[in-house]
Amino acid sequence: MPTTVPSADPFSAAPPQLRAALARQGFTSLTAVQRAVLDAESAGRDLRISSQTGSGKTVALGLLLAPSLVTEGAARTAARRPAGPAALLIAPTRELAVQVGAELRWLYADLSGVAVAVVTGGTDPVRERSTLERGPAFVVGTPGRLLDHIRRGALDVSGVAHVVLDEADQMLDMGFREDLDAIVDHLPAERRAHLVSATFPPAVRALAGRFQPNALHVEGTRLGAANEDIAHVAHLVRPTDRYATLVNLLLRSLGQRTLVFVRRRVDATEVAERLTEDGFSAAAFSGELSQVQRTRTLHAFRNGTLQALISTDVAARGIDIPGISSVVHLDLPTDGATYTHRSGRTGRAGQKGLSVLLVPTTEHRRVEQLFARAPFELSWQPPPTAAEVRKAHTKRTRRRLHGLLDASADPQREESGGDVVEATTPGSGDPPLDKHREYAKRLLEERDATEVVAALLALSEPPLPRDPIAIEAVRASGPRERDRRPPRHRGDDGRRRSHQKPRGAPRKGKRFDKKTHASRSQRP
DNA sequence: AAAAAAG
Repeated sequence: MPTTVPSADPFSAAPPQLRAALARQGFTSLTAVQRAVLDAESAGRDLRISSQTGSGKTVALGLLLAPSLVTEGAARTAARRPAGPAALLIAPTRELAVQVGAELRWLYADLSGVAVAVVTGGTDPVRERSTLERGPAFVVGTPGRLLDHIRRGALDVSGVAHVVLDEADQMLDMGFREDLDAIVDHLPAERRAHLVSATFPPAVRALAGRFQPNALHVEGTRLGAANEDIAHVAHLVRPTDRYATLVNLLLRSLGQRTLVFVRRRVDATEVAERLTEDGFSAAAFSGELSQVQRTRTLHAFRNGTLQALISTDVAARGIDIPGISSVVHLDLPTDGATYTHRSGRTGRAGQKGLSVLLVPTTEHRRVEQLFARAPFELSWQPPPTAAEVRKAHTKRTRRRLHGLLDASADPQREESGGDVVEATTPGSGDPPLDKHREYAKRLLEERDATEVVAALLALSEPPLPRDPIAIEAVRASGPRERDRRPPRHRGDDGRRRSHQKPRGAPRKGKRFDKKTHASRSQRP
């Protein structure tokens, strides 16, 4: 959230035509990365923008490009050149492209003649084609479809003045390499190229040189700075208890949105199906789904119809869904960067968030290595027990009761809560307690007050979708029984002298690297 | 090593 700065015009650094849009969107000041991008030094340079997720990088970019979009657009209209876009933004997933496009649209709402088009796979190419024919100044898209339009002549990128790679570290990764090169081959040589990413590990920086021989590095929030709103918790569980732990976690946070990450598409589908059978409101999200399904599912998660979304890493980056109270890593992330991106889906816009790692005992050591240099504290805790889950449920019911009582005492007061999934709060209409008041008086005359309240509490506690599951706690550093090797020799005190060989050497480039993330000792 | 991205 932008912090308020007492100033005549908090947006004085922004292009004048965009200030009204910023105010309409509820901005009260520019974020660090936005101010940094608008700094005079940035003029005319290729930028390498690194900043924490959710820090307003897209808007920063929009602010940067707006003036030249207006100028280029006008120049090309005057010259009667074919109306290809002046700016191109390439994103690694379809949903991200859509989201970025939407953000640029509200930002450019007052810029007449500057339209934003989004082109992605999974949608009707003919409709996109006709959108492109209208000559949008800014085109946002995913690599495959962009290239498709370019090759078919539907998209003329010869007039592109700015090309932007969003989530640049991933875009420069192997999988996107070919398409990206092919697109860039069509761009004019004199274009400016901007890379946007949370992190720029050495491997990415090496590749980045091909796009930006002489880039200016712009840092919004300090590289690797931790989001203080996110708590990081690890539960050590037996591999067979992972699903049970997930069930307990979901029961504990019933009524709140949880994003669950798994490794493979098939896992997403299977876990979602199993959760649904267990009475949860859950769905899978992965590249296995049709685009229609993907959009529909994400919408259902956004509007609160779904409590849990079980996703592959397709949703790990950039996706902004308000109100995700926790992220669960059912499968461990492959590396530090993936962990950071996944976790960044919670704790957004100043809200508190929880990131929970389910660590199979077999992976204990690897996880400790992975997080040894993380810029935050990973808190190892026993998984939630069945008793804790039930207690949380009772507490939740009592909180709703207090909400009702407070609302009844003071109707002006906003209902507290934050429960987004279940219809836990009565709809606005008649004051909810009115029709019960007469009977309540009679009941209290006839019965013992404590008994009446206790009975009502019992009645008001909704049934859980399913019973919480007993999970056996695992000792934090104990090797599994079958991993234990016979002691080689014992000392006089009978204790083992030799320890087993560390399993698995640290993997190169997989950890929270000093180059990509600040280490803990560098924390302010 | 998997996922994503073009049908």
